[in-house]
Amino acid sequence: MGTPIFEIEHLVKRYDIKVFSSNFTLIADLSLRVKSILKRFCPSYENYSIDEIFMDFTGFTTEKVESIARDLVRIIGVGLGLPISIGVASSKTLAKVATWYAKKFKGYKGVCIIDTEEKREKALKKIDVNEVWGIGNQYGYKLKKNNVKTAYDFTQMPVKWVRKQMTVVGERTYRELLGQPCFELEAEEKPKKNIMVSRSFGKLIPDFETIAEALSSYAAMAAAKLRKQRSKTKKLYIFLETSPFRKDLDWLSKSVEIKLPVPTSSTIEIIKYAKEALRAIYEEGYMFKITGIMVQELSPDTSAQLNLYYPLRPEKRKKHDAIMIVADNINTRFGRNTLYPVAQGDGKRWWIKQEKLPPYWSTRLSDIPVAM
DNA sequence: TCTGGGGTCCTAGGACCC
DNA sequence: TCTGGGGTCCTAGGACCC
Repeated sequence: MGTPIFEIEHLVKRYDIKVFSSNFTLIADLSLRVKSILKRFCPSYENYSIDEIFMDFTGFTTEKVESIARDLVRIIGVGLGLPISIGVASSKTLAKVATWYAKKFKGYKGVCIIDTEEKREKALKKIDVNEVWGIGNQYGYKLKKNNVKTAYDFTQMPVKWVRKQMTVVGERTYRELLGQPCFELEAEEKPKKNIMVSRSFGKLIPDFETIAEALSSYAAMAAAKLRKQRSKTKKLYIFLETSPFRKDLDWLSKSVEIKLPVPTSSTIEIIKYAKEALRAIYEEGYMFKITGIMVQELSPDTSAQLNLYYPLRPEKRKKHDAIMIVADNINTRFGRNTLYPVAQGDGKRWWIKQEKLPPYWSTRLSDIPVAM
């Protein structure tokens, strides 16, 4: 996991491993299909990530939940050809532990249920504390140093110690493992607080113009995402970096934030400011690897704020909004980038390499499903 | 040669106010 | 010599997740 392919070329050859570039359109579409089935079986759920969902079965008997879980594994397996794992427990963190067992050991046949104290303790004793949801590298290392090896060891530490070393976040994880739910099911889809678009270039790029094309394209994507969730942005964060791996080249990492005079979701406007920001941080003489934009301080796009000193008059602002609606409609109907700003160019000089892109088997070419 | 692209939450400390 | 106390807001940095 996370290993660049060129480092394991020998293994790929030896075992005839199939290699694919990532195709998020394909993954997102399959995710939608799986979840559209799962959702029908429980009253309430939380879309947690592209390949995970929390389902609430409060009020169901264990027998009933188990029977549903086994049905789901079969239905998704036969219907979509995808293996899924289901963990059942009284807290999210314990459910994730159960899922780990369901996935790891064939004997469970995709379903693991922690419904007694005995099973809880047994499960926690045989899982490395690093596998626990909420324990990452840093805490994992700290815990190991204190002789905490398993999830069970962790639950035997004094709560005060946990609070001091791992803040309230770690304490919640601790309590969840003890069977006290601290994380609620978040059924409501909340609008994002930040939206980021960035990509590494297909090759290193020295010149401003090409980088500006790439950044313009990411800015356009960010603006489109912004409009999709019906938000406007008040602050942009732009960054530009060389490759941290190329020790033979000069390294540079720069970023800048710009406050906007008035919240906007206009592609045209966001590109304009992004390019100004890029101009401010760009330096000649470096080989750059990645650039990106994050739109911050989002607000609902209903609030029409005015700024007397802002150069863009309200009439012009309305015109922008109208253009964006038309552009979004065209791109939704005919595929991404049917209509795009000239500023982003054709991408030939900077777009990521995707030599082994699997076909868009389940969608029309480049359609973007509404997912995640 | 080649090294992912997104997000969230919490805390500490400083600025500033009364 | 003594050097308030409490509140809010902001930012940077650190931790985590997929």
